Amino acid sequence: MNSQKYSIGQLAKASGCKVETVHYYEKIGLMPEPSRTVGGHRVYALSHIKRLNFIRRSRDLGFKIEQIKDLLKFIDEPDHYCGEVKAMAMQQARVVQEKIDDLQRLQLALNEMVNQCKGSNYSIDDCPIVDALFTNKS
Amino acid sequence: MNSQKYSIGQLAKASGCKVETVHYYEKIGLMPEPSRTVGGHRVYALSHIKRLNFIRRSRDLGFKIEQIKDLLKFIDEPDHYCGEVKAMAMQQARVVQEKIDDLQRLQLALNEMVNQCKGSNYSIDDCPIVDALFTNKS
DNA sequence: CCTTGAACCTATAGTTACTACAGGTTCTAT
DNA sequence: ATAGAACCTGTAGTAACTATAGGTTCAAGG
Repeated sequence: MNSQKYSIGQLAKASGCKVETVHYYEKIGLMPEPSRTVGGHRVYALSHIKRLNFIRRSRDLGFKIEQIKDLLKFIDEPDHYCGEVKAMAMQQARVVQEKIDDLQRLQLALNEMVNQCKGSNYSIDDCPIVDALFTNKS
Repeated sequence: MNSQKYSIGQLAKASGCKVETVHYYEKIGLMPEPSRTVGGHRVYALSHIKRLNFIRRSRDLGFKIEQIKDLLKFIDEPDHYCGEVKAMAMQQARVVQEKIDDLQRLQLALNEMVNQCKGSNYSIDDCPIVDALFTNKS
């Protein structure tokens, strides 16, 4: 059986985050309080590495901490079903699509401004970008 | 001439932000300290409305407060040129494009996960979404 | 003129998801 | 035994606001 032990530094490295972040996840209850050495250093097992990877991957996908708590609840508690997880993933996909749409609108506006502008050494008083920023949205 | 005066509430309403936000902008030096009534209430002129609109529009376009400070410096100080503003706008367009690219990658990953998942009442132990989240990136 | 209630004032704490210290202790390798 | 890396706790800082508390001023109606 695998009963390999890991220090917090090894755990952090394995999951690509900082030691302080692990402390933080423990404080907010995402990571459990692990056992300790006699001197007080945290000691982790492989399951902790998996759990931290789950958290980091979820964060990378844009899930918020509170959502990850929910996801972990599904996993930690018995009697939960795949459908609940799928629903959260779909909701997240919708949120991400909205962000993309927003940013694309924004990109359009920026590019329009930039294309209007001759740039170089014109006085700022004639800058169409400054103009656009000063003008009210209709 | 236009010497209309505005309260902070009118200013905020005209620019679509909250009174507290105006306080905040004043505290961090984005908005100037305006004159006051005898009783201590802030009194604004039209130029303040324009400036606050500039700030809000820039924020909407994703500029950070520090960048807006730079933009306002260009405008407030003499001897600045349109090219400086254009360069910042172009830089901002690049940053936005990167964010869009990131989110689209993320969207792809989420949709793949969701499509793999049959959902409904399957046990969470067989959920391909949970699986994907537990698996290390290659 | 007086009152009432909306709008204003200042100052401080809370939000999100960490990151960065400071000042001390433990572990590991030589 | 000792040096130095890694660890410990606790607190403060980040960005850009938002929210609250507890008090004052303003404008309108009677």
